[in-house]
Amino acid sequence: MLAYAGFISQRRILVRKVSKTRPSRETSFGFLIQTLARMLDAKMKAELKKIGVSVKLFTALMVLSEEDGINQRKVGERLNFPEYFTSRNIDALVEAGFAERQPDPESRRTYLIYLTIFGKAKAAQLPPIVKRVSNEILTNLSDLERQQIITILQKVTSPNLAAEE
Amino acid sequence: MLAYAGFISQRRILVRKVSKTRPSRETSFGFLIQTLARMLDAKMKAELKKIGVSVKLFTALMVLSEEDGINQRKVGERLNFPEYFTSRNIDALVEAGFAERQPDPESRRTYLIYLTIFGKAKAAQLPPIVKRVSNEILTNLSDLERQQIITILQKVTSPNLAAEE
DNA sequence: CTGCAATACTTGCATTTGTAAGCTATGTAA
DNA sequence: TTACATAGCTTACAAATGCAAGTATTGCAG
Repeated sequence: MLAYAGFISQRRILVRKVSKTRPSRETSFGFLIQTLARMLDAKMKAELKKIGVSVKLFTALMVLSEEDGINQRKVGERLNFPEYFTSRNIDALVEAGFAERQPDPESRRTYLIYLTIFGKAKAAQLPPIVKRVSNEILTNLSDLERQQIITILQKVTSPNLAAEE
Repeated sequence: MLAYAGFISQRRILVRKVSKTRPSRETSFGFLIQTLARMLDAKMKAELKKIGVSVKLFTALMVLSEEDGINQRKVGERLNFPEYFTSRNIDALVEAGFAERQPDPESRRTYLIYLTIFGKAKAAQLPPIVKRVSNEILTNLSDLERQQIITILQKVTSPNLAAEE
């Protein structure tokens, strides 16, 4: 996942003092995104820990709660995961008792992934957490700004989708 | 760094087909940020490779090009790196011949980090790359939208700084 | 000046990651 | 029907990462 995501949980947290002359990195789009990504990751990690779910499993759990019984490749597609990563992700999901691999009646080389009862119960707990963390992060933004950032991010991450509106 | 950053360079790139029913993750702030972070990381990786710099070294190189001769802890502070990460980062920077550790006249337990001539030359090549990648990513946005996203991201990542304006 | 905490930085070790190569199954073109 | 590419998934191995514990230096209270 994001590199250096552990920066929140380290023994000594390093806090930057506010300076008047802003270094270029603070106005750099890339730096801002990376910083934000790590903030999010750290917060999610902390919240998910409370219900015994790792960030690693979280995204796959979300996908499966929306589309149960799809094959592994599709799970990876939804999340832009490389194949090897999805493979290990599902392994972990199965090992945690959240999901099961069922043989695909259509093809002997694919498995269909189904959430277990336990997995579904966990998945049901996720949306409130996502909402809570988002709100925390976005706390200083107005409603308009929240709309703006979502729209803009959609445009940037999938131009064709955004154009459809 | 960001997890799964390698998704661009894998053998078979998995492209999601556009669907009409948008799953919740596509409107999720967290998912959008993570996706964007990985896009950025992959693009930077590719561009930096051309001049023989890794993403890992890139950020530290940027910091040092703005503030030469600071100690290791400060480099880490600027980038929100954990200490162990900064330590190994500077190691790599030194090993690559980009920087040198000089004894701090004020304290025997700190080193001051200086870019070498070679390091400075590399650092000088970075800003155009940053600009190019940013522009590529933001290509579908209007000038207004670009301003908006930067402002909003600053507000989110450092609320106190943003409030100063 | 002594002891104890904090600072600055490093490192051993277990886990996680990325890459490339692998395996089996399916599709397809001759 | 056989060969050869592709799809779906896995895995060995090397490198990178994160945590906890380490060293050495400095500051500071008594």
